[in-house]
Amino acid sequence: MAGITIKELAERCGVAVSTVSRAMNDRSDVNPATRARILAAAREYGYVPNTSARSLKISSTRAIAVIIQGETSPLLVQVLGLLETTLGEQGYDVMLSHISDRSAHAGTVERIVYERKFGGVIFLGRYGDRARGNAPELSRSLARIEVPLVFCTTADFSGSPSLHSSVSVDDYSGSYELTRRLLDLGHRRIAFGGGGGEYDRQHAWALRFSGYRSALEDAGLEVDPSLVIPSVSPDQLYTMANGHESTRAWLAAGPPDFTAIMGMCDAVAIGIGRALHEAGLGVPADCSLTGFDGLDIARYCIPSLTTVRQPLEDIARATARVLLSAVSQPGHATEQLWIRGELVEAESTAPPRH
Amino acid sequence: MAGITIKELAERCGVAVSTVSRAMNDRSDVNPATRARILAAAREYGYVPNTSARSLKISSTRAIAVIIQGETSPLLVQVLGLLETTLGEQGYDVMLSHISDRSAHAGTVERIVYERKFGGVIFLGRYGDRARGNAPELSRSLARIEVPLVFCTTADFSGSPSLHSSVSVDDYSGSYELTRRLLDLGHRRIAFGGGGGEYDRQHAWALRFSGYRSALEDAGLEVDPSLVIPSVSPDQLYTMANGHESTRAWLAAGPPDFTAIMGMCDAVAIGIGRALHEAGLGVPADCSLTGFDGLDIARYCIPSLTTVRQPLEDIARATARVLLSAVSQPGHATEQLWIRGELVEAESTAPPRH
DNA sequence: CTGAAAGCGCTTACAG
DNA sequence: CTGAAAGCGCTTACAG
Repeated sequence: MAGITIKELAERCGVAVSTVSRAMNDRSDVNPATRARILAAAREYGYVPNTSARSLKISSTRAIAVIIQGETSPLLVQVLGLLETTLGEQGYDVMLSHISDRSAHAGTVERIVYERKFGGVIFLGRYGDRARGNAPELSRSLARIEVPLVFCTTADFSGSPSLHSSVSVDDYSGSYELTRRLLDLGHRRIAFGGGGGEYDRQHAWALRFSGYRSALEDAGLEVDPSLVIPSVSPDQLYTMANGHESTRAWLAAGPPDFTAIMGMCDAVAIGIGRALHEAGLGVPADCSLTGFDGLDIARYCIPSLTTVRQPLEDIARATARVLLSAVSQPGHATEQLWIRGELVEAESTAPPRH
Repeated sequence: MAGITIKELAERCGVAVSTVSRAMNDRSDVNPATRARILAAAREYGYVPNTSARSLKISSTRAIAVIIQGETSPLLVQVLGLLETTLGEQGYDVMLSHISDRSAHAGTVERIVYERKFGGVIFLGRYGDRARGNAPELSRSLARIEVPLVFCTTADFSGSPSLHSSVSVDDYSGSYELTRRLLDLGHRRIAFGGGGGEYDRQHAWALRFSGYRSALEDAGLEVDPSLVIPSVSPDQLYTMANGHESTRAWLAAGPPDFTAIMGMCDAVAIGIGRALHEAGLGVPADCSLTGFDGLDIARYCIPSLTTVRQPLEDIARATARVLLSAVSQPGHATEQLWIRGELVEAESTAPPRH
């Protein structure tokens, strides 16, 4: 096993371990010459401080845990990269703990947080076990642990007021704008695809559904329940498969007239597009289609997809800022940030036929 | 800060810390009644052993580090989830360290490995700094550290024989089969898009290019250099943007005749498809198109994409097996596994026109 | 089956 | 500016 200990390094340098420690940690009270000598020796012998020993002594680690549960969309992966860059610039390491639904047992998240290896925790994407609907409960249990915590790309749905800080795209406004745009193009029969069962504002899709509903109402229309495409895969909502299967079933059942469909996210919209294609319907000739998120694929698929681009850089930057301020000022008030996305018009939307 | 220490728990149970430790670690020499009492108390007080202290004592941790560098494709994310499930069943925790290219300085990978927090390390996707071309060097430096190490979805290109174990799809055969299939359909002018500059077998794309070359040669043809689409984004090879921009530039420069294009991976193929579309060329009517990887999008895009599906479950399972056997039998010989992918025919390929 | 003690590799007051 | 010493929370021989 390569790697020497601080004690061995101290011996080879002819100094005390405490001096090595000070030199390695860039503390001011070390003779510059001594420091240089120690650093050179550390390099030479490949000395790397043992993080376990280090964090055993220091309560606050310069490590941030990012926890992703269940589905991992390209979007979350992009945000992860940005978080890493931003936090890295501040001297923090980022470790990802991905918890697949199947393997997740009740205590996994709590264990990661309780282990106290991390100076802060970021929940990326949704959290809680959908089946048990325990998000609010988990959120409350986390509030008892005094670890800085931020929800990223999702809000904290634990209740009102929210217990934790969160940074998210403004799902409601983005969806409102998309709907508004379709209305302006002349659409009146707009379907909504990919949502879950309970429209209770507890999830991103529910907020997007709210925006859709409000835009319709502000235009003097109301939601026609027969234009809400039921999801056939409630536990895989944000997927192409769900968009495809759900729309296929809906079309097969003989839906009412419609001239546009809004997908709950880009992946769902791609699936919807495929189902329309298989049913012989052209986009946008026979049906306009929109997504949400602004993934790369929205730009490159055929036809390219009208969507709302999530401002990922802003979201990552804000998340880092909120988290680090919680790290430096414990007990500070929580913040809920909703950042506006940008409507990106592409080939998939057009005025309705005739 | 919630969470009590082993000492506090021992006091509340009226036993010594060593007894608590034994009970928590499921050791046999503890009175069942005592153990039960301690476990109950641990639950009640929310006691979670401090991992730092634990791994300071124990050399072998039940934690595996997964290191991803640079681009993160949906494919790697899927493999990550599978690795997590498989290793989780064996009682191992998986931690991801994603290293974005920008922030990666020379020592990052080494540091993670040297920290000795992990019982094993998996490199997922490519490794090394492309700009410096230091993959072989890094690989050799890692060989000096006695940490069980497996390259997953990529081979170890450190030289011959390979220093490390690896598990990967059989890039060469998959590409050979795809080319063979296009030849069987009647194509003779087959372009290859998305490779890097030096065709030196050092990367997945180079192996795929080899398969393409061999299939052509076995059919009595040879590679026409003017049918190799140069990549305009050499540091973002595996992206839709690279496929799109490269093909656009290639088409604009007035390419020779061609009736099919093989994309180096699905993402590149999607970008190629977009460029063809913008140039007024239909797939497969004017040009057949293939990808590689078998991402979800290959199935849902329009037209759906002929590709080679990577056997991700097999790859993840084999990776876990190889790694854990290295953990339990240090010094064991390394293994290089190449697992055959499955050709999936879809709408994007057809016989050439006329 | 249980306890007292040593020690893993660090950091940080406390002296000098 | 440097060193000796205590201690972070565990695990593991070693006694009993």
